[in-house]
Amino acid sequence: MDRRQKKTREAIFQAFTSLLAKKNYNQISVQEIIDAADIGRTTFYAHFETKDYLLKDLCEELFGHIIDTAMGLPHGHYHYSCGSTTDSVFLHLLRHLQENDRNILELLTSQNNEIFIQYFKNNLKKLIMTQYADKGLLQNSKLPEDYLVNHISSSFVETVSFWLSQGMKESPEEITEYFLAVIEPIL
Amino acid sequence: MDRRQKKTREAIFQAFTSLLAKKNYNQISVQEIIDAADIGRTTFYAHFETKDYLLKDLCEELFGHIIDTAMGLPHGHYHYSCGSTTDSVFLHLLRHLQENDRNILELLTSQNNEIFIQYFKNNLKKLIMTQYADKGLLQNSKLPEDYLVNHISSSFVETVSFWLSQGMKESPEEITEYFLAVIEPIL
DNA sequence: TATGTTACAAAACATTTTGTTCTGTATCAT
DNA sequence: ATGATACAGAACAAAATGTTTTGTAACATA
Repeated sequence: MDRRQKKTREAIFQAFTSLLAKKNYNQISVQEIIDAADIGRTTFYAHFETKDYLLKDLCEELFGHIIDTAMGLPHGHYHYSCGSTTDSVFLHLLRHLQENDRNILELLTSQNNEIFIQYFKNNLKKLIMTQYADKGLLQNSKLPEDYLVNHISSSFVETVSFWLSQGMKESPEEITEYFLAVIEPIL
Repeated sequence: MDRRQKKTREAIFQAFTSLLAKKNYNQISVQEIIDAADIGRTTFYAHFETKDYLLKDLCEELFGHIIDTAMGLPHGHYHYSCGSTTDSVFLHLLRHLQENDRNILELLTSQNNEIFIQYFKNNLKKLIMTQYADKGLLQNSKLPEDYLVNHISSSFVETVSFWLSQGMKESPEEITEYFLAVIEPIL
């Protein structure tokens, strides 16, 4: 991609992110983003059709990246009762979040975090499907597979949300155990 | 409340609801709501400061009502393993939703349903606290109580969301069992 | 290094949206 | 019957949206 495009795209993302840390999505105007990113009006519209598409692109890049790196991991499925959570993909995700790559934490703790939570969850579903569903691990239950995939995904995202709302005082290992404690018993 | 106020408020809610069934929240302008409700511009702003407050008021009335009637119910906590789900508050909630009071289903199945899901969940937390937390039913677990309250609430709301996305082909009883199957084992 | 291409800035523009203010009228409770 | 209140309608300023045009700087490639 053209170096200039990349720079403005990044400037817009950065401006948008820092605005989102301050105020609600609906209260942010395209003009404010343009001013904060210090770009021309035409440039913004050359990159994004609307503010909604900007949000969509940002989230897909952000959560898509996190999930994709997690999918690339050598993963085994470790049972809670074994006591070993060190190799869980979920633990890896929590550690990745802790690094606050691209200020993702600012978004997930913003006033409007439901929007991002939603994107997070939808991307996570793909991961869950490769981790559980594709291996037939969800077929023992009497519950529909897509119901379980959704349940696991949303439960993890809610767990992350809980963690952040508490100021991340627990360790990733503890949080992983919280999560596995509500998921493992039903599998 | 004044009869006139009630009528316009209802007209606005109705117009807003039917618009939400057609397009995204962000793409609906106040002007469209005014036109659809067939009221004066001043009237709208006399009732609601912004579109966001309109959303907030609508949701609180809608979900607040559903939850409040459920809270007024004589409730016992029936264990899944007993096989009896007929008296569950959750079953009552599902039946209430099925009646489609005030077109709530249109909102919960709209493109933007995440917004309403969010309000639904937050109102549901109050109910969960009276159903479980206040009775000390969540203290046996090693998990924090507020973590569990959130987990149960979001799990139920996600269950409802799943139900609606599938076209509500399952019975409220079946859906209640789905839900209890993922919740009861962890209590 | 020269060249055609692409991304950008700046300004101007029409249009829409927002939120307020005013005046007059109909409806309300009493 | 009367005073209070909710409403409609119009007019308004300000801001936001989305597009068009023109000129310039950065780019990739030969």
